[in-house]
Amino acid sequence: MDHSEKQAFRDLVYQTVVMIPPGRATSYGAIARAAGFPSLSRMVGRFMGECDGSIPAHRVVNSSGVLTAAGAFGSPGRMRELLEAEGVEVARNRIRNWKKVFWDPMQEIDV
DNA sequence: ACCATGACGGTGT
DNA sequence: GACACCGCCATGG
Repeated sequence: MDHSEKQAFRDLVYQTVVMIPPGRATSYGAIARAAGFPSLSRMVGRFMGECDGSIPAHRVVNSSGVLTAAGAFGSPGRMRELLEAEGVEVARNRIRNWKKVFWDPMQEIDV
């Protein structure tokens, strides 16, 4: 994977994240798959860590609905606040009704 | 080149 | 759902 290819992947990732509707959330893996690189879920997480807050990174969690990035939003509990402010319920660091809240990029991309 | 480290994921128990 | 394992792959020491 060369530089331009990686840049293209990053762009697709960001484009996908800004599409996530408020009150919904998706996973690192789902984003990687939608971008065409199913094995790069870890990279999606890395990109989120590098992003500037202009994108709704709090709507990205792991495949089980756990807020694995909770410690990366400045104050502990910040990610949870952002989600609950949109109506997403969080219990023990995990999104409740994950299957309902989950938003699959693949169902929105192709169109 | 070797090794450890993750905002990860799938499978089995 | 919780836990343990193993596979994955870019990064940094």
